[in-house]
Amino acid sequence: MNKWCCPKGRKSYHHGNLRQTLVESALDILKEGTLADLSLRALARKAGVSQTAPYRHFKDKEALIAALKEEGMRKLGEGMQKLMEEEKDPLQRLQKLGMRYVQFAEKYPAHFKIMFEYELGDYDKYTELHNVSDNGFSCLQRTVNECLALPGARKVAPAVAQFSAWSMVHGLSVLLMNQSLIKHMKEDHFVDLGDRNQIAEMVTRSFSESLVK
Amino acid sequence: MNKWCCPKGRKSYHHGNLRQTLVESALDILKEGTLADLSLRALARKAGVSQTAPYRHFKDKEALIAALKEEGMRKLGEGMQKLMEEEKDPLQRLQKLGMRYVQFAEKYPAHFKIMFEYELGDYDKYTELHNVSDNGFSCLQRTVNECLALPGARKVAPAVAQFSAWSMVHGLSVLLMNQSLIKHMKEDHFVDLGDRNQIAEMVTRSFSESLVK
DNA sequence: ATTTTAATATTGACAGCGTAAACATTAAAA
DNA sequence: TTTTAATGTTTACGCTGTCAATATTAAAAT
Repeated sequence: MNKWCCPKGRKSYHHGNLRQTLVESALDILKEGTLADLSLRALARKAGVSQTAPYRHFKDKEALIAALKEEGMRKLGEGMQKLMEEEKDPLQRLQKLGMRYVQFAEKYPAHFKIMFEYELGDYDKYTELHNVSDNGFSCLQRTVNECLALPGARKVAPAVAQFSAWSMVHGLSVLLMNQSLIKHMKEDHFVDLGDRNQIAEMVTRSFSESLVK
Repeated sequence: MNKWCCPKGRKSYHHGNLRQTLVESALDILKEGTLADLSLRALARKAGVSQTAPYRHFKDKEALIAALKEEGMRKLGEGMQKLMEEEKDPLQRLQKLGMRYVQFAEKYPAHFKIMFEYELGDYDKYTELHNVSDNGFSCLQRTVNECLALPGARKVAPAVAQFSAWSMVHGLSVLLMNQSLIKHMKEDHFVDLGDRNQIAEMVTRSFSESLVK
């Protein structure tokens, strides 16, 4: 009585939750590959679905990428927010927030790159992405403010210190991700340039400490 | 006596200096477009040459991109090296070096992105690129060292301060380039978040000053 | 000056990509 | 039960990077 049902090897004509599957597959690819390895067609193939099926869930490739950004920002933001409760000392927390940021970049470099290096045509269109992103950033900002309120804090405009903190931690992430850039550093008796975690620890601590006397 | 000479509208069968032309056209495109707008075929068309002609000068697209990186690193490095002679005060110079870096990113964002965000498959293959890049970075490093030798300087391992400086200035460049990221900053009475130059000035100065008491 | 060779160009082809248009199937709403 | 909206499919177009085979010519060797 069935016509011959379902495109090959699927139980129903409809996939069920293609959108989520696509996002997850994409993240999967990004774990071992780069943005260049990410194609809608490849995702469709992986999901066992026709090459235009993704277009029912994403207007275009950019929309898929926006979803990946959102996913990453959410995860990064959650990690940082958890630190807001776990660590009450502002200076310590500032350092730990930085480490979270750096470690995210180290663990998911391709995902991180998409989050920060892929520019959307119209950022404002993706309001949920904007909200989610705000989460992590505001942790950083609030913590910087707390540091500046500490006795003996350096006198800097909050926005300047916030910008500095964010710049520092972002730049650090990029530099550490980039094997080749590290090669431009000269060797040093106190620092093992091969140990990225040590570098991150020292730089973030140094920044934290620079905010107070 | 001519066979019918030359592919349409060229004086000789050979182009003359196709390699340079391609690089310049590429930089041209990057002035108003992005890496996504850059295709070998488009460059070939622009140069009035067949679509495979570029392959006589670049092994593949990546090789062309490496040339673009090199061009940018050379320019950035030269600008920074000039500052080494112009400004003798280390703290002042450190700040100005940072400003150069940031301004380069602001003026040639797409080029900057290629320089730092496009990862070559095999960086070591491009030794000239490596040398040229070293120029600018070592200016930053030497200047940081001079600052640390100043009376009243903070006690930090040189490599840590160098890494911090570079991270700071690179992260700052990225953040300022990214219109959308700035939106996540809260407004501030002392800083005009719309004035990227002012932000850069304040952040770089703040960093410079943080190295000495 | 003539021949040989290496550099530089061309045409044609292939597979992969993003995505638009037209149509099919089915789950959910009326 | 019928209608409709959501979710699929097929086919097609133009773009891309790049390969193989071939042509032209400037420069080197004779």
